Parts: sequence; C-alpha cells; structure tokens
Amino acid sequence: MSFSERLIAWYRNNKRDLPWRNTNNAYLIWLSEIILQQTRVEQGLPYYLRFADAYPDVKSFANASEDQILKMWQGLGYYSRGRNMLKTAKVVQNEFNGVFPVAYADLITLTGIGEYTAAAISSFSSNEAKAVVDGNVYRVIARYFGVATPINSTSGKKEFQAIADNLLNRDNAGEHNQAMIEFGALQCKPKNPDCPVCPFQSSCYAYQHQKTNELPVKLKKLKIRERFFYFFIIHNKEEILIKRRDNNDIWAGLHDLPSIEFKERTGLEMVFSDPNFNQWFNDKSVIQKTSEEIKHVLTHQRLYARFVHIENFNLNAIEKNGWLKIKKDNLSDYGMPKLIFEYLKNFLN
DNA sequence: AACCCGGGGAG
DNA sequence: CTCCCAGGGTT
Repeated sequence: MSFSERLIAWYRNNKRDLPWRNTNNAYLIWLSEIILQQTRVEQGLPYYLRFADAYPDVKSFANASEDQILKMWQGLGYYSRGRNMLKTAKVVQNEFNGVFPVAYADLITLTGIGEYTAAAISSFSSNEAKAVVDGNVYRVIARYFGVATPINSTSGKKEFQAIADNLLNRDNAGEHNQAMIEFGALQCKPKNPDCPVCPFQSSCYAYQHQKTNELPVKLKKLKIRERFFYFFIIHNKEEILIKRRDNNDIWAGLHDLPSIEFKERTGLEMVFSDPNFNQWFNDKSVIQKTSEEIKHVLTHQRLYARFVHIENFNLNAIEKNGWLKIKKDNLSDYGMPKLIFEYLKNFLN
C-alpha cells in the first residue's frame, strides 16, 4: 500500500464532517480557505457559516461594501483577508464573468490567494494535481521523512513542496490533500501527537528516532525586547554606590548602579512617582543632572539608559537594597557592563 | 529575506 | 509565558 493509499484510508475513517467538504463550489471553497488561513477550524467555522449564508455566491459578495465585509469579519483577525476577498470577488465578477476559477494558474493571480490556497481550491474543486503545503503538511513530512530543513527558510519551502508534489496521488489530488491536512490536524498534532495509534508508526522517522518533539524545525525570529533604565549615580567626593546584578537577567553577577526599569520610554515624572525612588530619596530636589538617553544594543535586547546624578547617601536604603558603597578609585576592581563603566569613566574624569 | 498582520486555544 | 493555527502581501 502506498503512502497516499494508507493516508486516504485513515482519512475516510477519521475525517471531520465540515461544510466546505460537501461541495465542489469553488466560491465556497475559496471562502473557507481564506477564512482558515492561520485560523483554527473551530474559530473559523461560525464565520464561514455566516458568510456563506449572507453571500451565497461570488456575485453577492462582490456587490457587498467593504464595511459590510469587515463587519462580518470582526473578531477573526488579519483583516486584510477580508479586504482582499472583496477585491478578488470584484475581479472574478468582472474579468472571469462571475465564474470562480478552478485552475491553479488562474487562482494564483488573484489577490489573497497564494501557493497553498491556489493548490487547495484547484484540487478540492476540480481535482487538479497540485499539492498543498500548509503548517500541517510541513509537520507530517518533516516527521515522517525526518526532514530537518527549517520550514520557514527559502530552501526549506522548496524542499517540502517538492516532497509533497512527489507524494501527491495525482488521480485523487483533492482527497489526498484533504487527508494530509486532516492527518496533521488530528493525528500528527504539534504537541502530543497520537503516535501509539498512528498507522505510519513503523515507517515514521520521527517516531522511530524519538524526534517528534524536534520536528519540524522552524527558524526563530529573534524578538528584540526593549528596556528603559534610569541608573542613579549616587556619590560624594570619594565614594559611589554600586549594586550586584541578579543571576537571572542580563549582566548576571556583574555590578551596575541602583536603577529603576520601565517597559516603555518614560519621563522623569514617572521616576518621581516610583515607590522605590520615594523610598530611596527624600524628594526630587536631590537630582542634580540627568544625562541624555544612551542606546545600548544587545543580541536580543535594546537598552535605553539615562543616568541620574545624585549627591545624597541614604544609609538606610543602602543596607536594605544590598547596595555597595565603594571608593571611586576602586571602581575598576568591579566587573561592570560596558554601558555603565564607560559612562562612569567619562563622568569621573 | 525580514517584517507585518490578530485573535484564540493548548500546554 | 510560548507556540501554533487549512498564509499572504509588502518592503
């Protein structure tokens, strides 16, 4: 039995009964596919039913206003999908004589329809032999064949598409595609796949090598966190207060200055209303000078720092916060981040 | 190739 | 919290 035959056998026994599967109507299939882009079936289903009821054909959709479409789209997210649908409905109405295309080559020209959606609509509505590759298919292929190429890399997209093309049952493309997607959604799930009852268990690379949790591989888009600091230079003629940093944050174990952090860029008034500030200092008149904002770039964080100069030792605060009172001359005995050390060096010299 | 677009559910 | 979802468009 071929992969596709076994897959389709599984599909016929396990598939969900979904309304867009009971039709060859390309318009309704298009409607469902756009709604389901990056959207779970359970979330999209009620929207599909409302849209199909309000706009039963492409003509009625094309004649709707953008406000009407977006109103019905409300809460689904990715609202450009709704705007693109209206644009495409008008194109179908005007340039395809109101007949929704079923050929991949026509579909791919329409706004909001990419490779996946064009393959889905053409294969579901007219059985055209185009393989779909969505998030489910990436997962199934990566695990079954042990493909570790990142699915969101350019080469990975080509590689997975080629494998899917090769796997496709060209005589039954629509059902094969549905089966791939359904298998990924119900059986070969992202977390806790049902391997114990999987029909592909014995030939699945990931199962045999215990790699289901490592596949597929996806490049992480490193997200850069922004942090905003006020560092306090609390000093007298000879001494200054420093602080050892926590072990579970940047600059673990190094020394910096007493500080207050914000998640957004704020003015000094936010510092003055900060409970710590008011605990440490009597009032804002202790501030003699505040530096310009200094930007400091780390691999996954962007720091924005301002240095606040204060000549006022609150001994009680020193003890409570574990601050260290050291000689300015001894500053270089303490490991400090470049951001802090450079500023102090320039200031003290 | 990187970034943007969203709400929601699962773990 | 993070990850992911029947992805596509723009820069």
